[in-house]
Amino acid sequence: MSKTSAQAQIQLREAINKAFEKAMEQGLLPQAQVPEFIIEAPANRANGDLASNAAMAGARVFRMAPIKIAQAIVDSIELKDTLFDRCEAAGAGFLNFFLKAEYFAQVIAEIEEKGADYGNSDYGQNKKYMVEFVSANPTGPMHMGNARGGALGDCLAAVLQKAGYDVYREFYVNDAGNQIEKFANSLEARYLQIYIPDTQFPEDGYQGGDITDLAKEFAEIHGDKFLSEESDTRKQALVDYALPKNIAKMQADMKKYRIEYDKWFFESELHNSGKVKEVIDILTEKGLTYEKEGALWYKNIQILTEKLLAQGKTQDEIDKLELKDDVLIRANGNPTYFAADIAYHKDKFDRGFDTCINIWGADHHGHVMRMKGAMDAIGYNGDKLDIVLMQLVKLMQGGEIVKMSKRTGKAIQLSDLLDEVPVDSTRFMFNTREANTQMDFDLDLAVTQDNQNPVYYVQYAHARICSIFRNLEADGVTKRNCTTQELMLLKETEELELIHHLAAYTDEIESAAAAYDPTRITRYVTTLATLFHKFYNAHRVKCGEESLTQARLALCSAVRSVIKNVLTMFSVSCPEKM
RNA sequence: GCGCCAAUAGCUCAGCUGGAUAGAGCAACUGCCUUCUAAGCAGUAGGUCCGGGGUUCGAGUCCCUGUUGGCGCGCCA
Repeated sequence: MSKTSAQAQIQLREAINKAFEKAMEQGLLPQAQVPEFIIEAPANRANGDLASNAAMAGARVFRMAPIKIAQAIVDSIELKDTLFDRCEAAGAGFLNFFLKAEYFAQVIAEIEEKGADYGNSDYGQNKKYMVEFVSANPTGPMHMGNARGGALGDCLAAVLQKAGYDVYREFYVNDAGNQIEKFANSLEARYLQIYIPDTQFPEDGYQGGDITDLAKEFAEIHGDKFLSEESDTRKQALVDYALPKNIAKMQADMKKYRIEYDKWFFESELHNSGKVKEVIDILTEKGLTYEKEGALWYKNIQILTEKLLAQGKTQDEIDKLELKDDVLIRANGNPTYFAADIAYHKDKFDRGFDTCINIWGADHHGHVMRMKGAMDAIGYNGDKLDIVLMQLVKLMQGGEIVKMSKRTGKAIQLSDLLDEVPVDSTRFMFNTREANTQMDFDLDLAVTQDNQNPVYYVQYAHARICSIFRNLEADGVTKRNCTTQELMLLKETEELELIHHLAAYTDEIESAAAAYDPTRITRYVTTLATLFHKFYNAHRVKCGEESLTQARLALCSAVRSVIKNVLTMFSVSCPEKM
C-alpha cells in the first residue's frame, strides 16, 4: 500500500473505532462489541473519497437502524489531526469521508520522490517464490497456448517481484520419456521415407511439418548412411540432432518474447541423477506403492481420500470422484511423466522455495489434485504448490477457428506470432484477459497494428505527456519542485480522480500478487491512461498561471512515471514519441 | 456418469474480501483540432447480470438446484 493511502486508511479505521467507543460512552449507542467493517472507495465520488459500512455492519449488535448508528458516529468522530476533512452519514447508513487537499498533494510528492520504486511493497516479505511457466514440450514448435502462458507467467513473476517476493523463473524441459520416444519414432519414419517412400508412419507420431523438415536437414548432413544402422542408433542420432535444435529454438523464441528464465530445467537430469528413482523409493518405503500387471502403482486413492476427509468431505462425495491410482513405472520399465514430475517438484522444494506456482493449461487440471497429494505423500506440503490454470486460447482468423495442434501441422506457432505481431502488443493483449477465461485471439486484429489495441492507448498517454514537457520546455517553461501549497491547487474533478487512481497503485500490485493475476495491472494502467486523457481534454497544463502550471506538470510527471513503471515491469516499451 | 472453468449491452470483457444509479472497449449515431499529440475526448442509444429457489439491513457477487458452452477423467504429457 502506498504510504499516503495507507496512512489515510489507518487513520480512518482508528477514528471510526474511537468514534464507536465515544458514542457508547456518551450513550449515543448501547454497549456492544465494535463490529468488523470495511473501508472502500465509493464508485461515485459524490459519496466521498472513502466510505465505510461500519454503521450497517453494526445494525445487528446495536439493534438500531444503520442510519442512526451512522449519525452517532458522525457526531462522535474526531478528524482534526487526520488527512480527512469531514464525514457524512448517507443512504442506507454509509459513512462517507472526504479527504483534505493535503492528501492529494502528498500523493504527488510521494510518487515524485519514489520514482521507479513507487508501487514497491514488502507484502511478499522477500519469500522465495518460483514461477514455472510455458514448459512446452521440445518435440515441436510452441503454440498460442504457450504464448499466453509466457505473457501471463512472466508478468505474474514481475508483479510478485514488485510486491516484495524473491522470484525465480523456470522452464521445465521434458527432454525425456515417452514423448521423446514418439519424437524419435516420428523422425525416423520421416527420415526413412526420404529413401523408402512407402515407409509406414507411426500411428501416434507427431505429424507436424517440423518433423519432416528436421529429418530432411539431418539427411542433408548425413545422407543415407543411417539407413544401414540399427534402428536404435539411427533414432539416437536423429534425436541428438533434432532435440538441441528445438530447445535452442524455444530459447531464442522466449528471448525474443522478452522472457528471461533463471533456469531451464531438464527432465533428463532427474532421471540421470537418480532423483526419479529416489521419490519412487520414498513412496515405496511409506507403503504407498504396489505392483499390478507388471507396473508399479502409486496409491493416489488412499492419499487423496485422507486429504479430502481431513477437509471435511464425506466418503460418499469422495466415492463420486471415482479416484484412480496412478502408474509410476510402466510394465516396460520406463517411469511415467507423473513419477518424474513428483521428483521435479520435490527438487523445487529442496531448493528452498516457499511456494511454487505453475502456470498450466486447463487441460492439465486433472493433474492438480494428485500432484499436490503426491507432495503430501512424500512428506512435503502440497498446499505450497499453487497451480494457475489457464483456459486455452482459441485462435481466430478470418472469422474461423484455427485449430492448434502439433499434430495437424497447421498450427499457428509462437514464432509466427512473434514475426507478425509486435511483442509489446502480444504481451499486453494476453494480459487483458484473466487466465480463467477462455480467450479468443483474433490474429487478423492482432496483426493489424491499429489503434484498437489497448497497448497503443496506454503508450499514447505516455507519449502525450512527454510531448507536453517538450513543448513547454521550448516555451521556456521547465518543471520545478512544487510546494505543498502549489500542489493543493489541483482541485478539478479530473485531477482528483487521477490522483486517486495514482494513489491506488501499490494496493493494486498487492492484490494482483495475492490473486496471482497480473491482468489487474493491465486494467489498472489502461484506466490510468483513460483518466489522463480525460484530464488532458478538460484542462490545459499551460494555463497562464505559473503555480497551477507547475502543479499540473507535477501531476503529468507522476502519471508518466507510473505508466512507465507498469510498462517497464511488463517489459513493454514506453515510447516518448508516437 | 463424475470433476474443473465459465455464462453480465449486438460483439469482446471488467465488476477486488456481499454495498449506494451494474461499467469499459469495439460496432452504430451526434459533436469537439487557428491554443500542450484527434492513436484522444464529450454525448446518444443499447441490460429479465442464463433460469429457479435460499441466506440478510442489502446479492451480478455467497449457498442449493437446473440449463448451456469449453476442458478433463490413459501404463499420454
